[in-house]
Amino acid sequence: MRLSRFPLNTTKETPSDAEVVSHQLMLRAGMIRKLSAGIYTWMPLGLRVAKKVENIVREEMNRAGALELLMPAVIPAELWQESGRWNKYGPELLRLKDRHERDFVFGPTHEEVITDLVRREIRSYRQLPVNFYQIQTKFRDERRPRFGVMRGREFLMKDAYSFHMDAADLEREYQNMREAYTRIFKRVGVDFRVVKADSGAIGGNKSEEFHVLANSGEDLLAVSDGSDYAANVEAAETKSSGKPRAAATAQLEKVSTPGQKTVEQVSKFLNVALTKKIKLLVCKGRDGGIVALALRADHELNEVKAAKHPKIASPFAMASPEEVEKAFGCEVGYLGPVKSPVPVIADHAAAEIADFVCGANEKDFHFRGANWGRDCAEPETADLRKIVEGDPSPDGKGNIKLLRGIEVGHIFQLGNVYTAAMKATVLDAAGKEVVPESGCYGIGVTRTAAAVIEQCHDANGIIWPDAIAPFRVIICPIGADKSEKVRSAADALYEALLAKGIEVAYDDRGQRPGSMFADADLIGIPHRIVIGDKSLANAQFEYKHRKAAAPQMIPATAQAVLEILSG
RNA sequence: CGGGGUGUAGCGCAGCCUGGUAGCGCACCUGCCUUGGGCGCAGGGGGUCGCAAGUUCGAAUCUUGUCACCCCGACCA
Repeated sequence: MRLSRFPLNTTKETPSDAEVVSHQLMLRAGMIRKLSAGIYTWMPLGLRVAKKVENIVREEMNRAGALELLMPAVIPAELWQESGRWNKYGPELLRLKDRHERDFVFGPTHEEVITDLVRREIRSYRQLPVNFYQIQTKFRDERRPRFGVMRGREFLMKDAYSFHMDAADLEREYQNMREAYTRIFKRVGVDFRVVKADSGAIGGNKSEEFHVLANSGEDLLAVSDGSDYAANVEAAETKSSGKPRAAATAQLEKVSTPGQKTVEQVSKFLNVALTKKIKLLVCKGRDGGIVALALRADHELNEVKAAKHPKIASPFAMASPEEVEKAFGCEVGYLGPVKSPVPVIADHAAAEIADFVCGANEKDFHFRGANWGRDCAEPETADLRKIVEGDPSPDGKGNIKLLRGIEVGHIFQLGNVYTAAMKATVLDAAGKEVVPESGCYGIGVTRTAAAVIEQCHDANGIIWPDAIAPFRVIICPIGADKSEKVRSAADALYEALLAKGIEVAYDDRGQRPGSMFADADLIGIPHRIVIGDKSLANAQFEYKHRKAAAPQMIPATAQAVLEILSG
């Protein structure tokens, strides 16, 4: 591509509304342009990258035996009403009306459509298993779109859905997809982790996420330093230590703590470590009442895990201050498990401490020396807290470290949730109707492009891995309008690389060297060939990899360039 | 959805407090010059100051409303 014919539109200045580096660099490099909140045009430069990712995904999905199809983006509401998600999905679902006032949605995901298709098309166990996928624009009306295309409302997604006669075959395909995803992200060229994920309220049984590691990631990952255990913090279990609780040594003592409401205030006021204090959080119960959750004061509640407890409302919701006052006769800040008027569920770690400090359920008073079993009932225990750095790994091997990641893929065993709800059945070998098992597998194509930038950039701009670079190599001729030698050498190299099918950018815009180099670095072309009179005099080109500190001289032949690109 | 902020040329900003000819840098166009890390000089084009109402002789500036966008939070994949 001759850059004189290609709109680069790079800028030196960073747009003021771009927060994260990938968003800033994508705007500065002219890859994307914003049309509205979370809605972007992909410029020719950016689209080349998105297409590269898309093609890697397509090749690996095909190789894994999945079949590409394309479903409608606009879906009749009836299907969503049938699955129950018309009401459940909430405002993130973009709802539309046609000219007859009929309801439609712009698909944020396609379980309904594929399940409808399968129940019409797949009649026999002989037609299973199948795995259909599509690469398509999705729309999710995020409450707060941000970070450019990393969390846009409109985005490109690969979504795949598989159907099976039994759970074992679903498990086989799930592993098949796990391997395909691993190949995909390896080929893209990023550092990533596969982590256990929350299987969510839909009731699936197994789920893992693929995360690109980056400090700007929105997700926290718990990774063991002693094994391959890795989980999204949302999903990471914590266990009881298994050791018996220390015996009570202190007497229960009510102490005045005027105005001391937060755990930090109380712990400072009474000079007691946070690890020896119990905090009580009050939330809505599944039966419509309220429930108290006891946690060690230095721990944080994991709402996702809490919502799975049979006594706790799902989705999780804190009780209102009015409900708390009514039940406890006391405001938040002085609550404790001693004489709690509502059932108490204690996190494992909270249940293991003795002689603890807690609220006295009376304004301006706390207890010292409180003990489970003596001063209050032995609580029901559960896994309620967020895992923290240094916790033992749930698999018993090593300790937990926390990393940040950007979720770019998610694989999921759905079971028969949708197939059952939408009555998709097939006949088995005995002629009996059975409900197939299904799995779904997603990759955020456009998000992946942005996530790569978060991981691969420096002060000068993007550093694309070869596999998804918009161009693999850029030719920068110096003084081409003056030197016929430079111009003809650059022309010849460009034609030679093109002939070999190399994606090459030829900077024939007549810019000064500084501008050319700055642009080449900003848009992140991995390989750069500089051609000038000085080096041509020695029959040499200058080669520099985007990551290299200094250039090197190579023979002034297309062959030499091709050797570098292949090796 | 709650809280905060910002809307002035394609981008980044000043002007607003204290009403009186709409500015700067980058980008863009023309010419000359220059050519190894975003050259220099000269000239030029481009803005109903988000929108609407109000106050005023006069509004980018003051008032009210409205819309959009951004940030923090909650929520979600």
